[in-house]
Amino acid sequence: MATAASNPYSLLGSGSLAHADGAGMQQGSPFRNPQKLLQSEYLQGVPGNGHPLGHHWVTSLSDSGPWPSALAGGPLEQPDVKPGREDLQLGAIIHHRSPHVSHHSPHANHPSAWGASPAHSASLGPPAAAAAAAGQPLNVYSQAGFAVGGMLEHGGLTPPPAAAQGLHPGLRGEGGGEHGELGGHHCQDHSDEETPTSDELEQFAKQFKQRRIKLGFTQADVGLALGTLYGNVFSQTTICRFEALQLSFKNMCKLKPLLNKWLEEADSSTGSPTSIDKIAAQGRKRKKRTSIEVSVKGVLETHFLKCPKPAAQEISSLADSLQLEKEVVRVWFCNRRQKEKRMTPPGEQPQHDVYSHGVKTDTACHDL
DNA sequence: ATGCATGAGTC
DNA sequence: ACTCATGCATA
Repeated sequence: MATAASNPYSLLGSGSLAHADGAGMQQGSPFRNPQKLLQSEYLQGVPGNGHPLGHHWVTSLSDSGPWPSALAGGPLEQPDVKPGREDLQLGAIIHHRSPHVSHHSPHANHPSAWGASPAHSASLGPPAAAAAAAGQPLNVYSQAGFAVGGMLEHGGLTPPPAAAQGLHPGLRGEGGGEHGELGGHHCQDHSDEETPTSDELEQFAKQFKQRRIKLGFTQADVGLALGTLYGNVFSQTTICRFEALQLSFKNMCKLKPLLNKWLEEADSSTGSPTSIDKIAAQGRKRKKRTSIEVSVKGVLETHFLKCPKPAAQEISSLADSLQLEKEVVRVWFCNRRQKEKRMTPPGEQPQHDVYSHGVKTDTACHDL
């Protein structure tokens, strides 16, 4: 019990144990048997160096429209065992020699573009679920016709020895059909970075993964390639989440163009030997990942169902009773909420509607 | 593939 | 202090 609760940045931590998920939200690993984690120090090997990351492109998207709660967050099952295919994982910070960001979206950001009420999160009373739950959040029929005028002279791709040229279907976005815009926007501008429908994104993601694999690239490869190509590095995690549609709608829309370009680059450049120069400099004392025990997770989950947005004091008491840091509990709730907003893979939807309590959840729920 | 974490931007 | 985008570390 109790991981490094007292010392977040300590060099030594008590051996945590019994970490088995499956509280009702995730169980991706078939081998979720309790096994202790060794808490070794996580020195990144960086002496007196702690410069923050210097890469973060400007995100102009100010949309704040999450996915309808109706189809957000939930237990997804993927009992596949695939423990073997990850090697290049170095927290390297690449410095793109291109000081300019390749972001040129004039607008393309409209809240409630897909049939959701502008009310974001649970700040407001009327949850978006009510309106969105009606059906598919079909919106503008963006034709998603994204094509690069030309390819770059250099390819940041480094095709592994398994690169194969697969035929490209060429289809990617098909019209969503109708568009239900409640806000009365005029976002039917079909240019490059449009607001695709959820269906389009879903298909694109699927196709992307398919081709990526066919070309012999890993998710990590793509992430790095995006960095060297356009100056925006992404981790395997992000690529993975994109393919699995586990990002927010807005985020998906933002990444799609990039990945689309990469796809074209990848399959057009049969083998462009490009040097991927990147400096491996990492200096960030990241807190060791806290393993929350199943039992504790169960408690948190229960609380979450009752009150997704507990007050600070409530978090404190909860953290106290669970013998966890307040920060850990706070973060847990944040992540839990965020999970609810993700695009849930088609198939299963959670039944519990946390936002349908018909009341504001921002205020304290109750007991302390 | 996903849990816990960080940080920028907001409210 | 929350949301949101993103990723390290881990199962």
